Amino acid sequence: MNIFNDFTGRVKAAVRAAKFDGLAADDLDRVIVEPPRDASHGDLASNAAMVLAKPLGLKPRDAAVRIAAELARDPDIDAAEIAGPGFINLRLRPGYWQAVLKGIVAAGEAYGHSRLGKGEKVNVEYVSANPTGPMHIGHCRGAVFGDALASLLAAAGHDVTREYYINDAGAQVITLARSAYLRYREALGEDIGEIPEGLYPGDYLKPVGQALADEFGGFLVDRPEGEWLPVVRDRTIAAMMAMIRDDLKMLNIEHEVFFSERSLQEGNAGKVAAAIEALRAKGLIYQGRLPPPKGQIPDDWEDREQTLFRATEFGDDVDRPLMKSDGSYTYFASDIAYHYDKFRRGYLNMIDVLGADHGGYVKRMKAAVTAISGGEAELDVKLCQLVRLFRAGEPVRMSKRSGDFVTLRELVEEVGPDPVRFMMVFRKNDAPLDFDFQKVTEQSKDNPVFYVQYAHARAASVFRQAVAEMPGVERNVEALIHAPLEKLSDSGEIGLIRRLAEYPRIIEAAAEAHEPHRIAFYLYEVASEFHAQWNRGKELPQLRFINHDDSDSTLARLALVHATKLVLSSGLAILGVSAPDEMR
RNA sequence: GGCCCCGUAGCUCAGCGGAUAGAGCAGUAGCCUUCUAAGCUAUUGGUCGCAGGUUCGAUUCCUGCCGGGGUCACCA
Repeated sequence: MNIFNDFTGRVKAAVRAAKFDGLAADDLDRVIVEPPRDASHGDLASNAAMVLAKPLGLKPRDAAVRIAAELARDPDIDAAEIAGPGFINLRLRPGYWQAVLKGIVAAGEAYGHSRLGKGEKVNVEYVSANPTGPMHIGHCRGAVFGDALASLLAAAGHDVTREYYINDAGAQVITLARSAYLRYREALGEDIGEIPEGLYPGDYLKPVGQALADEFGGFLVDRPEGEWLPVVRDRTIAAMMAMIRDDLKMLNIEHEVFFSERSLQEGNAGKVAAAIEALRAKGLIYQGRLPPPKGQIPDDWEDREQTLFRATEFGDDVDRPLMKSDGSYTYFASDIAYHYDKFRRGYLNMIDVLGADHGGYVKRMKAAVTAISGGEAELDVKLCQLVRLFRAGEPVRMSKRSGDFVTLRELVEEVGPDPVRFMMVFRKNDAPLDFDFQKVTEQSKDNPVFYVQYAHARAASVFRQAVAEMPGVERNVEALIHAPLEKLSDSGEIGLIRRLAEYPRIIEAAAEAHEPHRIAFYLYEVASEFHAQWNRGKELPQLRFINHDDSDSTLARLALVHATKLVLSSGLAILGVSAPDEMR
């Protein structure tokens, strides 16, 4: 029920009915109907005449006259006015917005959800933190962003899979195993002294060491590394992943698929080799030398022949190596195989959520996806910028010493999941974000999380109030649908309905752009208008939602409050933020 | 040096092909001191980094500069 799409269709029909000469089918593609910039322009605005003027060889206003004449025949349209450079501004019949409100109440929780995605499969890969320690603040934004994006796409009618890529194959994971092995010996009573440079010093490995001691006793102590390492590694990775999942659960984030990098290389699968062979068959693999990077040549640069992927054929800046000098695969090679696997699982739409420090990686990954799918699959990489922590305006200093940064767990335990989730997405993903521990828990207008949640709570409160004060009034959904909505005539009330009417459009636009922050900003606007209307009742008691002398008005306004509450809770659900009925 | 992202009101940021560029904070001026639950209303403030280009029309798209950040074989 996207009225803007609805009227876009009507405008296009009007254009056809006007029987212009020389109109091509795709000329109509750019025709849209939008909310007007200014309420004085009417209810809806279309760019049709301006867009069509060129192909038709007419002046915009001349084309507009003919289109407007056709539109005027629509019974929902009271007037089609031409303004500015050729806008067609539509004024809708009285009662139209009230009918929209009725539609929202009738649609209930499904309101705003769209079939735009046509059930197509989308894979959203996010978090994918290395399994070497607890989640920290750096992971948090991508985690929340990815999760909200996944929900958003689902609301827009996609078949979404939430996926986590476990980087369990490289040198880091060996370092992790050695670190855990030390803790194991420590658990057995050995004095291990300082954790050596290069190993992970964090205390979080102590329980892992203890668990290993419990399981193996002293059995692993005098064995050669080649024997204990695979065992310790697997146990430790499992423990780290369990910890990470617990951390994520605090933010209500749960992935459906955990995909192991190592599974691509090990055993008889050989998926990395297979992916490389698939590229080789397309003539995209060769042995060659790479020029050293300009500007700054690494100290240990060695000019050697290596196995390269022709990424430059797909827009990358240089061809990319797939094998390290020790003969093992590069991370990129594994990642190609991973995305090949996604493609073979039927995902033609893939989204990777990464930190901004991976910006240099996107061209090659997009190139790889294009190459490996023969151009069938599309990858979008969303980069999340840094989060800067503050406390009451003062930057929170984070020591460089490893293991001493703010963990996700500490963050959520202090402020709760809702502020974290809301604030992480209350900014465009590629803009840096300031997060203030104190501000986000304030119960004031200055705190957007509170402001939006409070609007929902206030809506719930109005209903509680109605029960208490006017026990005679039926307030169930059926009664609200049939409420005498013509009682809603105040400009603030109609304005709020118009705002609510935008919700389906916001979802579709945000989903198409892969930008969940638009939902957060929209909810802020809804909350703002709702609060404003509530406040107007202070000055003008006749505008109060609950009016003892007028059960018709009250019921109509309860329908509006109900619809507002629906939109707020729906949008908050997409963001993964709770919609409380009271704030105490 | 190459590549990517960002330069919009004093501050933090929306807007990303359309009509006089928006919001919050701060500032200013009132109101409220009580009720519908953590104030309310109004208002000041902008060559949309600079210069070209595409377009009927550019903050929005393209190119080049300037400024800030990130990144730059064999780490993940």
